Amino acid sequence: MKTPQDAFTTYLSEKNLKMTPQRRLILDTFIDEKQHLSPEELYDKVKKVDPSIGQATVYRTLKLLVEAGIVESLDFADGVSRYEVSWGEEHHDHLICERCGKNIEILDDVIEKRQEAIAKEHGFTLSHHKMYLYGLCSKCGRKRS
Amino acid sequence: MKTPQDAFTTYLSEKNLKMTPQRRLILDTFIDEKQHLSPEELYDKVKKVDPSIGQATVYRTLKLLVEAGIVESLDFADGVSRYEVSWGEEHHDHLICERCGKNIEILDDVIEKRQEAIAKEHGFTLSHHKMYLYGLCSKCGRKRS
DNA sequence: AGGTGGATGAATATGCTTCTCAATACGGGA
DNA sequence: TCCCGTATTGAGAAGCATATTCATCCACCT
Repeated sequence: MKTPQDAFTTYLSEKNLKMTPQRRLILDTFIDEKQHLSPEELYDKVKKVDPSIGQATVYRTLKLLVEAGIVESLDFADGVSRYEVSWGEEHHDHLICERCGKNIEILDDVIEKRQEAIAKEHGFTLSHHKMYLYGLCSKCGRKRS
Repeated sequence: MKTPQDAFTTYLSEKNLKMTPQRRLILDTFIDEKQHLSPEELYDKVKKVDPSIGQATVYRTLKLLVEAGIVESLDFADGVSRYEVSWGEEHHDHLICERCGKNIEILDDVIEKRQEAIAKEHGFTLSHHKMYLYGLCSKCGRKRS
């Protein structure tokens, strides 16, 4: 399996774009974090290594990483945009606590298969999907609202 | 079944808020459209009836309608925020063509049941969920990219 | 090594959404 | 029905995240 870094380099050269120290640093930093990061969080971490880097470069690189299929954007419905490294990771969806923000990654074969079947019924070729389950976790559920 | 308008009035009075001509007009306009609307589209339509209405009022009312459970926000991943009237409507998810924007409403019992089961396994009480399937519709799939 | 088109950082712009504030109007109570 | 307190409104300004501009820089092919 190609590493995300290799995949990114390949993607860039296919598009006649260039691998640069900044792009490399941004991807490496993201991978090290293994977390859901907002563009600003990522920018902060990257800046600790190379303070000269610009916000714009982080946004531009994030966009490229999404296009390259290495990173994907998330929507936790809390108004903050987030990304996670998806390359080489098994696909998963999210179960989110609306009170405390707790976030559980889930994967369910039954659902995945039904999604494919539904798409097929409508003549669609599925490229990806997003599923978010929102509710209260056991701890928060116990407390009164 | 209460109409959305009644439900809104009830919600407002519970919260010690007031029903106003603007709020009524915004909701009525939204219901007439029976479509996925962005705040701006809704604003444009409302303005045709009452040109004196302000954008802020549309945003404020939309927020109230979501809180009241009459309208829900959608995320078609195209950078535009949209809403749809959900009161009195059966819940559904969306199958979206990434090329032409075609949007099919879907509903699948198998998936809905699995979602509940998964939440339960993790001790969660589900309040709602979002599921979006992205891909190419039959027409767009035939054409080359 | 040299040339060229892409990449960068800083500042600025953009676009959507929210806030501020003074003026207005709803709606419960007399 | 009129009053009054409080929520609401419209307009403009502010915020915030993201995108763009532009002059300079540099990665990569030959």
